[in-house]
Amino acid sequence: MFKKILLAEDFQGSNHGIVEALQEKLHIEELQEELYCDKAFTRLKVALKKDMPYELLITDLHFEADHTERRITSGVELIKEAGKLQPNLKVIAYSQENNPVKVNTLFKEYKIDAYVCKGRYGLTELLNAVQEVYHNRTYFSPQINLNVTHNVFELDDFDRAILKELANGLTKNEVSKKFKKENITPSSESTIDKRISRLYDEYGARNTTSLLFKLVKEGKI
Amino acid sequence: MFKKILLAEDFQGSNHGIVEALQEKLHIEELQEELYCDKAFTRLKVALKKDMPYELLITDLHFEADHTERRITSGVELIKEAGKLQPNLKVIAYSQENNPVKVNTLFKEYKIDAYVCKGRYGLTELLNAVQEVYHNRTYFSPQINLNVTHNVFELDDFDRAILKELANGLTKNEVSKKFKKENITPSSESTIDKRISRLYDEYGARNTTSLLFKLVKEGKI
DNA sequence: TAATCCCTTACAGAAATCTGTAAGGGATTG
DNA sequence: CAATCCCTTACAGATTTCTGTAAGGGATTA
Repeated sequence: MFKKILLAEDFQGSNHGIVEALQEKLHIEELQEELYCDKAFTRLKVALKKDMPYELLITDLHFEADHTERRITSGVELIKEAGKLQPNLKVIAYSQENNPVKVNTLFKEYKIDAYVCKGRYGLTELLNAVQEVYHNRTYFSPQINLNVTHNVFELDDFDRAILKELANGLTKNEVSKKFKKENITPSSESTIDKRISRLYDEYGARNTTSLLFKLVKEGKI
Repeated sequence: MFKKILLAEDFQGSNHGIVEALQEKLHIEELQEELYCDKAFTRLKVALKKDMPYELLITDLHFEADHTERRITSGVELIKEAGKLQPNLKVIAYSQENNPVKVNTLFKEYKIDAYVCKGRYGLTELLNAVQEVYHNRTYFSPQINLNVTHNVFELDDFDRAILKELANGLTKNEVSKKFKKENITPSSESTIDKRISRLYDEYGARNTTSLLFKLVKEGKI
């Protein structure tokens, strides 16, 4: 397994357990984390100069601006610069982006080795991706795969019915009761939960709020 | 206080405690609840015929269609019919509707006595409204009042910053941490909570999901 | 018929949300 | 100066969300 990995991850709250998971499940010995592209790039350079280069770079694509100045402002730029600096460096992009066109560009133009969508199973997928890349294979999230073929997940009537009520502020429990009263089946809270969870995967949402927001923005509801 | 009240309330999960609150706090002796406009109207008719008329009708405006057939399909129609049947009947409308134009119409055209916005303090306001109406005064929710004058609540930059992160699926705790990292003040989770809760009031939302949905639909974010 | 898959449902535990109370500090006002 | 108001923050408890496990039933397939 890789011995030396660099993680460049904009603070998103999502890096909750990335470091822990990589260390505990894959037993990575050296694993550094950087919140800024510039710092990450510096680390790569220093390590290379010391003849102890990183083997793998895992990076987010979007890094939000804050009060600190910066030269490299996005994961894509970081990947590009890193590739010039150290062509043998493996790269995994880890982001919410699920536009297949953009993801394809990353593979073809910047030669990344894996692409993992953040989302419900993002962490698990990331672990898989690391292993695949270690064995010189590429990996990308099944969401993207599906997106390439369908490009769109369709909402069915049941999905829409649930989403409508949630948008109006009902709790899932209330939605369940309402469905029972209106003879809409299925109606159990559990099934409603499952449906919504599936939509999280399909649309890369983290919770009901972000799901609704994405769907409205995409004009799906 | 009123002795005989009829409550017509589409199932919305929101009628949790209406009946209990009215009975316990205002000690209403006779308080019936109906889920359908037609049934509510029949009740009014029967009571009048028996010379034991209702004194007050509290009704929702929106009644969703389900498997049962119906003649009267909305609270507005119910109010209209009830007014023809029994002109001295007091009426309180209780709904999510917060369009001041529509609410004004209800007062002017259908002579309702009070209008209460569903929302965080909806129940408390309803109790106030009942008392005001009992003393032959009118009442309407402060939200509407403000809406009439401003017609719009404005989001400030801080509101927008929070909403943006919530829309992306961050938890409030994560938003707080992010603000701290980016030197945005205030940044405590508690203050963020308070801000969002205030927006619930202002926009008549029940939770984050419905708030975001309303705001997107209104083009505010 | 048996194995398999998928849908529905129940349930449970951890995390997050929502709401109220309260304390401290700065600004405003009498 | 003191009283007041408002903003920020901490905290706590009840409710809701989110996620995983598992059981049962119907449909499909070997």
